[in-house]
Amino acid sequence: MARPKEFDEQEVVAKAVELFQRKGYDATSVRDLLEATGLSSSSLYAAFGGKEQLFLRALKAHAVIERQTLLEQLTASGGMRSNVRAVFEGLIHLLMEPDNNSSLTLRAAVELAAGMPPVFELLSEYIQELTAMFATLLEDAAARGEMKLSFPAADVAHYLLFNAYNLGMVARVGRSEEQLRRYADIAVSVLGEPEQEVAA
Amino acid sequence: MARPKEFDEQEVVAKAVELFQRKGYDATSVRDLLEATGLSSSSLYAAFGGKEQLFLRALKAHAVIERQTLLEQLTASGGMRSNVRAVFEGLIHLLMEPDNNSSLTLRAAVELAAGMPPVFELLSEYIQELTAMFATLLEDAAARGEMKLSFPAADVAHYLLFNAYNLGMVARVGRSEEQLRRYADIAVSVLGEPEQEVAA
DNA sequence: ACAGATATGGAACGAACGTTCCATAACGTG
DNA sequence: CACGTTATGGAACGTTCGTTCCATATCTGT
Repeated sequence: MARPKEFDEQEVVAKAVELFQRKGYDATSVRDLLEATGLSSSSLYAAFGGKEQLFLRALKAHAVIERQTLLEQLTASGGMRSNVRAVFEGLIHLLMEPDNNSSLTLRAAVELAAGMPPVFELLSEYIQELTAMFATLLEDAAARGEMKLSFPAADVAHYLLFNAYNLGMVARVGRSEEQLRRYADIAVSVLGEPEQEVAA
Repeated sequence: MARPKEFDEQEVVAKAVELFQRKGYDATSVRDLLEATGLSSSSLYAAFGGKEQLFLRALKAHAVIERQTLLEQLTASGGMRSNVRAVFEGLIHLLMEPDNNSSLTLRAAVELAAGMPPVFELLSEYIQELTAMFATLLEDAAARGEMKLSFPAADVAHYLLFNAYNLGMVARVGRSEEQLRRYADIAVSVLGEPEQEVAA
């Protein structure tokens, strides 16, 4: 071993996530990244290889956090239906903050998936993984009698997942919280209306 | 008057739409535009003012076509429910073509709406307009008894519109036509199941 | 304390960016 | 046919891009 790094790779990646998320890939320059992280170009290139590779690292790191957040929200106590609602509510809350940041996943998919094969690969697998996880939870809930699915669980999971991402696009062309909530209401309604306890 | 232009502004704008749609704003260079249109830089700058202003022209032109296409599809004979399906089917067809181009509206919203105020302005008004038009048609259909809406027509219109755009994002991370169709099926189901003629 | 190895800072690189400029060409008008 | 006006082609501008390079600093292992 020799001289140790003076920075924490994970912290650098986290900063990169933030920048790429806010400004996009093209609009974020290497110099922006250097300034935000305090690194010198040589350190960045030695540690990560270049802008594109750092972006891929950032995208992966973002995916890890996003997946974990989603899993936690969907496995909270309180029933699947309200957990799904919580996911959308959490998203709306995030989107209403100043410097409204929609998911880096959305940005990467729209901006880069077509032109950067590694991004396409990464996102494809990631989405498939999230969908599978989500679908399992929906199936379990249906088996428990919490809801009756009108479509295959995998399709519903895929649908709800993309509608969650889509909330980010909705937020970009109109910044009303009520509008986002009404959008989410309709999306969630694919799970069917909650069965009411009918008094006999 | 003096020397006439050697190009058709509308054709240039159409070419610009195609480029911006395929590669995005940042990734499309002025030189790309010059090469694609055959113009010289002086002509482009004299006629349009610059890259950003040409983009705005392109976005407006795209909006005109998109709006017209949507209106035609939604006012076709055959009932509102099948017209909505036709919109999604048409979109799926477009998205499955090689050099899959999702709507420039989607790209502009995700890439630029946050950082280019005129784009935000344009898209906000445009979406509002499309939503209002769509909502009116839904209300008419509901009044005709073609469907029963579980949510306000304006919200359903807004929801379906964004789900149509979202199909473009779905297509970017997975290129299966069946998956797009299943997504569309669920989205359209917000209109309720068609009432069946029940044999007495 | 010295040798080997790795990290750092920052200048520098060539390429590409959006834009400007100007001499020249091609028109409409008197 | 000449004049005013507008369009064209393309060189050139200053800036920024992502990346490379190298001298120097800082560590570990002996």
